[in-house]
Order: sequence, then C-alpha cells, then structure tokens
Amino acid sequence: MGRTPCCDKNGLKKGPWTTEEDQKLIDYIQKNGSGNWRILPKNAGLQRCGKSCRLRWTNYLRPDIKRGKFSLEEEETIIHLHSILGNKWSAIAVRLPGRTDNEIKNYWNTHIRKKLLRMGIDPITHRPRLDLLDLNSIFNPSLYNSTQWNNNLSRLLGVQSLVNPEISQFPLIFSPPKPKFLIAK
DNA sequence: AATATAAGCAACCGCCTCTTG
DNA sequence: ACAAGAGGCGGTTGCTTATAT
Repeated sequence: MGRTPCCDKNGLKKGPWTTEEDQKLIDYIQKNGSGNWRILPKNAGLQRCGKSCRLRWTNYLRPDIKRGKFSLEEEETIIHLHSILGNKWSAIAVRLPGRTDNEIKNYWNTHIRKKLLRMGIDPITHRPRLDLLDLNSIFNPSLYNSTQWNNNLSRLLGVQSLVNPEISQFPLIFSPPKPKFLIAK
C-alpha cells in the first residue's frame, strides 16, 4: 500500500550546506527542474534527504530570492498581513515577492515582534496588551477605544491601515484559537 | 584583549494535509 | 475506502556574528 519509502535516512548528511552541495543542487534543478524531491538527492549526487534539499532550494538557493534588509514598506505589509492571517508565514510570503516564509518568520520573531512588544502591543492579537493597561481603561471603554489605538499605532509606524477593522474592534472577551484537535475534519 | 551576553538566521523537527497505489 | 508516503508548514534549536562590559 501507499508509496515507496521517501529515502533511507541512514548515512544522510545533516547540518550546514557546503558550496559544493549547493552547486550540485543548483546544477541539477537548472537541468531537471525541482519536481520530485524524493529522487532528487540521489540523482543529484547528494547525501541529503529530499526534505533538506527542498528547504535549501526554497529558502536560500532559488534565483528569485531577494536578500538583505527588509524595507519599511515590506515591514508594514508583514504587520498588516499578520493582523489578518496570523502566523501563516507561507501565505504572507506569497504577498512579498522574493521573500521566503522562513525569512519572514525570522524577521517577525527577531524584529517586528519585539518592536510591537516595546510599544505595548500584543503581537498575537495586534491589540494593546491588557496587562499593561490600567483597569479604568479596560472597564471604561470611553477612555480607550480601538480606533484611537489603531490611529496612534499607525501614526507611530507610518502605516495607513495597520489592523483589519473587522478584527480590531477591541473585544473585551478574548477568544484564543481553537485547538487543532477540536476542529472537525 | 578577553569574556559574556544578545541578536540574527539557517536548518532541523514534528505535525498536518494531500496524493497515490 | 483506506493506508502510508510525500510535500508543506510553523515552531524551535543551535551555531555564528555583533555588541557590551
């Protein structure tokens, strides 16, 4: 039943890629395309599993990858898309040509996330952190509303519309994501 | 100059969905 | 319809480099 095993994991190399390995992978894909990752390592003469080859190609070797610092525009796009999509890095990457999901994820975790936290914004919900607000602001909505917050935040970051208005209505009831095992198939 | 700590990032791990036989 | 592998994705780790003391 099913298909033949992916690859014999014994003896396969792990860890950082060498320039020779990179070149083998590039040469093979330029000649044959990046279709079947299962047979690719063997045909390309690589002691790697297909998964490792795919990751190396998509995150590093692909010719259309844009390397270097993220622009302010890209950062704004990431924040905006994250407010809508959450941690769907591959979906976010689709909207940022030349950037990989891994690169965006790393940038989020090392830069943007910290930046938002410094500003008192929860990087998950894109709303003010409740533990940093005084009770008056929580129980007296007239003192504080999402539009004000969004406007202030947008002004600080130079973003036109930071948060999707549909989800930024500052609900006082926090609803965490439904665990995967509770989601019916 | 040496050491400690923080930041950045490539790559791995494990889970989930899709595809195939 | 079902089982099992392939491919894809997000989370995490651990190595390297930069900065502070």
